[in-house]
Amino acid sequence: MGRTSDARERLLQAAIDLIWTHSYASIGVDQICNQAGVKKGSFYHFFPSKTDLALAAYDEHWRSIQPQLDAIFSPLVRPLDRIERWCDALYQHQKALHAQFGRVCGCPYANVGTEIGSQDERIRSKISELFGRAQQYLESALRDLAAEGLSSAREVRATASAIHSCELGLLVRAKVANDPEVLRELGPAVRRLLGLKAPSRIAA
Amino acid sequence: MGRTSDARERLLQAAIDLIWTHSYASIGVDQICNQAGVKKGSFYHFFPSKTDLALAAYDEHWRSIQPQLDAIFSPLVRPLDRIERWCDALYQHQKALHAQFGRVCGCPYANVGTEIGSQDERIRSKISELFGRAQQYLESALRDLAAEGLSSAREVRATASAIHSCELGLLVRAKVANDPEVLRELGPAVRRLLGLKAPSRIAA
DNA sequence: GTTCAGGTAAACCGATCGGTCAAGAAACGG
DNA sequence: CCGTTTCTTGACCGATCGGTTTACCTGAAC
Repeated sequence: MGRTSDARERLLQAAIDLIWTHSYASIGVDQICNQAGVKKGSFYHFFPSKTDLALAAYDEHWRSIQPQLDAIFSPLVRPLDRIERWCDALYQHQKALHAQFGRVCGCPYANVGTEIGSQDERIRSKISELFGRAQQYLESALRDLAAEGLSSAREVRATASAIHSCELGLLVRAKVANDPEVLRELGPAVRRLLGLKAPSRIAA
Repeated sequence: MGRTSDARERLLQAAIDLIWTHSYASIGVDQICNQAGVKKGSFYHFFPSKTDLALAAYDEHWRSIQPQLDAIFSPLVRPLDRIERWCDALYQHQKALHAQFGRVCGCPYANVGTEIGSQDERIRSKISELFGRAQQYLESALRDLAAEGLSSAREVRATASAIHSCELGLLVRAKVANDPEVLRELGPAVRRLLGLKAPSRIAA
């Protein structure tokens, strides 16, 4: 019954875009409404608060990238290649964002997590949840890698943790340097963490 | 001539404390003034803008921690021990902050860098500069490590970069998880990055 | 074709934002 | 002691913040 609308989806998309390219606190509800072509009254019809919009937006963002992660980490791909492709996709993605917006955007989860994680428990918890999901892809690949004898099975979690940390740190550094090329360090760093001292020396 | 005051120093300290434990945008000039016991008019007597306060505050913060870094990275200490002590100091420091404020605060530079690095070029540049300084400590230790034959001299910069990235990423994860124990992963991760597969297995 | 939930529009709210201003108080150099 | 400079004070500014309210419109279901 009643009419239908895609205003909710437009608000979610506008929120992701604006918060990612700027920051949570610097983007007002009015700006999100403008970008989405929605009036404030409608905003608060769909979301009880800005926080609730953000929570929904991050769920939506994860939903939108999950298929890409599933493809990259497909069990049909050799585990080491999964990780290499993931490193490359991260770099390409941030490079594209840099070309589009003139600045490195970094990790949308980490950005908002560090910004308001100490002030909004619900958002902190949501980001923590998404971090956990991301790490599962790495753990799965590492277990398959261990099955190939290329990695120690005992330290799968620790290794995935280290790789994830390295990724997040590089995204921070790339953003602060405003240079996506920083992210090319991820591949070599991951290989070191895996104990693979001999990467493709030709391309070095 | 004229009267003297330590209001400037109090403002810098209040700014560091409040922004570190909350965020840049969520802390207003009024709050900083209150915490420092300074009236707004005085604030703008000392600083032309909130941005300028932040820039001065980060210089002041670096100035305050530099002696500790100099001590940790003393050339009199064996290079590997410098890095181990640095890892431990990081953990202890964040643990103390967590005990004091009930939350992991993370890296003050990275926090503000990711928050407003895309919006304020001067602050982004300042954080980038401080990151560079921090990395110099690591590079110096790695060069001394190479002189001991424990590390490859060719990849000093890349290794220091990777270690720094890992540190920043762990600080993000610790903040998002609100758990300082995450930072205990730094030591093992650094050892892997250095190619030292055999840490103290007893304490594992 | 009417009904009515679902959605929109625009005015409005108190609070707070970063920043300004002008007048006065304090303390240093002379 | 005076004059100058430095610092303090508190009122004030327009803009924007997240959020509310109310009346009105629209369209799918019966």
